[in-house]
Amino acid sequence: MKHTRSRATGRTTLAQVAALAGVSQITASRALRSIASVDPQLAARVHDAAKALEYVPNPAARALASARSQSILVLIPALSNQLFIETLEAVQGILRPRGFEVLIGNYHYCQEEEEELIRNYLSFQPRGILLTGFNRSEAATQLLAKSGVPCVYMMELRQEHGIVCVGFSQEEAGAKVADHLLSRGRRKLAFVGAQLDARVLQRRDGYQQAIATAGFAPALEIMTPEPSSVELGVDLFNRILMEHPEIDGIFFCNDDLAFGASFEALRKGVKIPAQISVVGFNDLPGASQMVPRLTSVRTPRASIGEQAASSLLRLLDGTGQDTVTVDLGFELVVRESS
Amino acid sequence: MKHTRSRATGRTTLAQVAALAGVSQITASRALRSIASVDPQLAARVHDAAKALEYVPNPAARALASARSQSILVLIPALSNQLFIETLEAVQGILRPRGFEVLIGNYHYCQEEEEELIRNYLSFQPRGILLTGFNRSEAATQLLAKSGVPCVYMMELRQEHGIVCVGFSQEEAGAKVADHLLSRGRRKLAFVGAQLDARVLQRRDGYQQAIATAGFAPALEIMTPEPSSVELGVDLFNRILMEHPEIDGIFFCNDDLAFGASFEALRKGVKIPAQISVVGFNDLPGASQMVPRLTSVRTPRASIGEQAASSLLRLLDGTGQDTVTVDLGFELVVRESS
DNA sequence: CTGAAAGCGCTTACAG
DNA sequence: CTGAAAGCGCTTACAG
Repeated sequence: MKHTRSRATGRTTLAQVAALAGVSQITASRALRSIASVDPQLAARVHDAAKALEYVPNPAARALASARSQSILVLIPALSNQLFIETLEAVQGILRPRGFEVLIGNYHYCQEEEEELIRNYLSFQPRGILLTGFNRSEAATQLLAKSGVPCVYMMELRQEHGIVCVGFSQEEAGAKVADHLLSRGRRKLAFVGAQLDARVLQRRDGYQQAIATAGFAPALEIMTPEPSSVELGVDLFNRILMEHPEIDGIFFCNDDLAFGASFEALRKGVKIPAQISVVGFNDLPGASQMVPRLTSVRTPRASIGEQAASSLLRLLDGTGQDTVTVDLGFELVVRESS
Repeated sequence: MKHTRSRATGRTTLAQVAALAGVSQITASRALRSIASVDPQLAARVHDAAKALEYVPNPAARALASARSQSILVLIPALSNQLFIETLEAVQGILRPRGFEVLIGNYHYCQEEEEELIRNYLSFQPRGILLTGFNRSEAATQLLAKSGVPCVYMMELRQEHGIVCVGFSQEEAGAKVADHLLSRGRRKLAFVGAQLDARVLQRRDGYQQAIATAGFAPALEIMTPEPSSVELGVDLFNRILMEHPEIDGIFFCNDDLAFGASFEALRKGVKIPAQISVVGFNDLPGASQMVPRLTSVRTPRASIGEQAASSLLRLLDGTGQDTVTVDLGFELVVRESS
């Protein structure tokens, strides 16, 4: 074998497929991308050849030549919250069958990390980006805008020109919980917020406003930047019992906190809801089996993922509007704990 | 401006960086990749130029030219189990700082899907692959072997030439649980397995063997391919109460099943551990707060992710051995439920 | 509808 | 240690 400067990888290339099909490389390219202008007979020959040679396109070459990839970036604040896993799964369920590669960027509720991820992944020339909420660094926002990559925002709603978002009103959800607790005759209400991301604050705002509208005042607010967890719920519940024994209703910003409170209540002999009503948020797996069964707000995270992905797809193929607000609502699921 | 056939993207390119630094493109390339052969002075000029121009390398061009990417694929069976999330986070914690892009492939405990993911992602020419366990389709195994991409296996152990794996002995863990239940005087033992992936079966085998070795026999085995969940735990626990009231100890293959059992026991007034001992597996978040606090096996999933990623890195830079078995062990955490 | 040529932005393989 | 040339495997931009 003659020594050459060849750097070929050994993989079948488009050129080989074209040769076997007896067409030019560019016709093979068009046929495989299902571009209409190719004669059906030729296209069929190309497809046969590709199959016979087990041809797999080289995404790097494709990306380099076309200056666009087949990947879509999804930016989520955490993987540790089941909530976002379900959103992610729904997103992948829509995008993968359509041939897109889903890149997952978990920024651990950290703006700097989100910015870094955006900077990094933008170099991959993603076709689109799915983002969580609107709260990010100025630099990140600029990067996104400058890139021109289509974006869809998940979880929160914002009616603004050029914004496509899919979610529900976190404020209304918070208000609904407040109204529910008040309707149960609870008047000494506590709000317990952890992580303190934008959505928790929005829920808190809606909750506070509803209490005010009803002519009452919140009794207690515990806000901690620590991540939400069962353990934290135990601690904060104990703190309330010790320091604020008058509290008769608690709205936990996430179910896992409420789970911890429920466990501790069982241990301490505190009766839920007789003594204290407890409401969680997100209706995570297990909430309905808790003792007592937990009242919570069921959030449409899977639908949000689906619809956000679909909206992005429409943006990409030009059939979508560039300003859309999809409100998927939420549902207060009243169980035994309130 | 003269009309050209230019297809440039507008991004700064290596050529521009090289021009500004006053060196050739290839020298700029070497400098940025920290290849030693470049004169430190020139290298510094290149880095300055890159910074000044905000140069970001084009991964597609790089991948095309070098026939290798900077991405590493991680294949996990589920995202819905907190276990794998922690492994994933640990993997990313090692690989991202080293400049690798982590591609996540979730195959939903489905061999066909895993095979499809491997086929797809192989076209991206990943530098390495992190896999979960050894149980996969023949075609998937072939694809991996043919590709020549370095692989590291997580979770299970197998001493075999050419295999690098990081995990713990699932059999030993199962045996440990059996011995523990027996040491508590339990003689009517039930094993409850869900999902029925390879690791669950290995735990079951170890557990059965330990019981036999101790001179006893298992009383009941419930095996269901359904995914593990709190709800399923409730149902299966009820089934045991109804159909096998003699059972005095249960080993649930995953904590969430044990969570469900604990809730149902509280509801039914079944005393754990007085009437039935309950042991879970994985020591998931919340296990220590359960009522009663759940005895479980703490698995080193984060360390597994870390060490697997590090082993892969060593394989890539040539400093690793191609046959390694890293046993990270496990810990039986005895709490109130047994 | 089809194709020859050029080009995407890098790195490899040589040569000096 | 440095560089000119070629090439990676595709798609774009033209032209017919």
